[in-house]
Amino acid sequence: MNVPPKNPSETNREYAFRVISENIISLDIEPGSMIGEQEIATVLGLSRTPVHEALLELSKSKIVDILPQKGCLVSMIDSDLIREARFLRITVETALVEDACELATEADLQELEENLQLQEFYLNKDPLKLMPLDNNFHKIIYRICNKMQCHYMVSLMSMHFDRVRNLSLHSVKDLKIVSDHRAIYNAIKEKDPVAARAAFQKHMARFELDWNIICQEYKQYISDGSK
Amino acid sequence: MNVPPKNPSETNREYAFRVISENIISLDIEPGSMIGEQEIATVLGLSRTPVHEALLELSKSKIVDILPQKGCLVSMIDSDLIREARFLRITVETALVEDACELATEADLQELEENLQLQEFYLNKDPLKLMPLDNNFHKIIYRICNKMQCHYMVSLMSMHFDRVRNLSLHSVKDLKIVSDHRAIYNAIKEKDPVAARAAFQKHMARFELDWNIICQEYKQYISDGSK
DNA sequence: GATTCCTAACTAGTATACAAGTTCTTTTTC
DNA sequence: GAAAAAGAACTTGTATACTAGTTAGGAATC
Repeated sequence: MNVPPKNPSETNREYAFRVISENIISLDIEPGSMIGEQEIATVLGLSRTPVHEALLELSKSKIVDILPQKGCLVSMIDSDLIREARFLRITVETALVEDACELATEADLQELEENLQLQEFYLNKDPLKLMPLDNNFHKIIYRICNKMQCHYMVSLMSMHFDRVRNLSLHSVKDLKIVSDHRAIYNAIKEKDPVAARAAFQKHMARFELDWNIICQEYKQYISDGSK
Repeated sequence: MNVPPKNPSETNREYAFRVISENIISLDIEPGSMIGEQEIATVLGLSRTPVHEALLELSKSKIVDILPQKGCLVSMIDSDLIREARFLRITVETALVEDACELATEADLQELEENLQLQEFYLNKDPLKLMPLDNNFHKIIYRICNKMQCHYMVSLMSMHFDRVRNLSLHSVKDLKIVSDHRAIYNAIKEKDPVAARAAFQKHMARFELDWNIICQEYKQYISDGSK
């Protein structure tokens, strides 16, 4: 388990939530493994209370499953939950990119452009930096549409999805993702909701291609009835 | 504050969450009022711990705002959050009713039909029973589409929306809501996604009509910049 | 009288202690 | 030796105690 330092501005509970989340998404904590509150509390140098509260929040998105008096099970990769997370993101964000065509100000477009510049910069240099930039690109679109609470809800569920994104191979795919973002940006800039919708759906469809490969490769992490 | 008995199958935390939620949605706890953990714990006959955890979960949907070392503020009715909740419901459930046309089995249709019978039965007898039936009608559609996790996320945000639904007057409106549900059901039964989509959007549009009236009537509960 | 400062009474965040349930090992029993 | 019973060693749920920060009121000061 990877333990970054505590940010002084965050509470112990927020710190515990952040560290556990990151380790689950990065697969440093293996799907299907059991984690104990005491064990994590000791590693983080905290008492059980903030760790308990962090796990409680994580259990709401079913990324962990608290088994009373037994322990806390980190969920296996579950195709049904990934399907739900993907459905939610596609449905919500498709509507958002359309709205963004109307709502985006010059400053908003500049923020997106700046994010895209960084994506293109890191594309060949340090692809690991792409995922946070990708996440932020989508987050900016929520902010443009004043839907930050929706963003929080969608993010929570997206953890299932993010964990698999980490398994996908980089290289060619990264190139396409960045150019997808560029296409979405152009459509918003041109205030063309039809093009924005099309570009976004093309973007999200890329994931489907990888799913079968990932299923083969990492089947020890994938729960039962996933095809 | 209205305190129903504790269901033996629920934990103290779940009990606290249920009671606080219900009292906020029913407006028995007034928007804008402060509530203390100790105060609620005493009323419910619990310690602060489960109440604290319940409030923590409620704060995630911004229905309460925890002010550290000060207290817990029950949020004012906030038009921005209602707009988000409505956006999320409309966006997600519009997609769902389309999918339901394909996915609904005979047993599913029967469950919807049964719910509709009850709605029509209580329409003139006991309109207060309509809201749980309404909620359940929508929940069944999530279940048909295997999107229960989405349902949980949408429900959490819908609390903002539900609190206002409680303010809307009954009578004529109830009649229309029940017939809307019937129309959605018929479209799903006929496997007609276009009709389902149209019926659902007409259904959700009814709310807009009430908003201005409610704003006038209950402005003491409504936060700042709501028009 | 108005202002400043200090103290006492609040609050939520967190640590610790205990209760209750699960699991696995050991001991007893046949 | 096999099976059943007992108990020790875990787990999370919850109560309690303490910490630290906020607020309000009264005393001291000008």
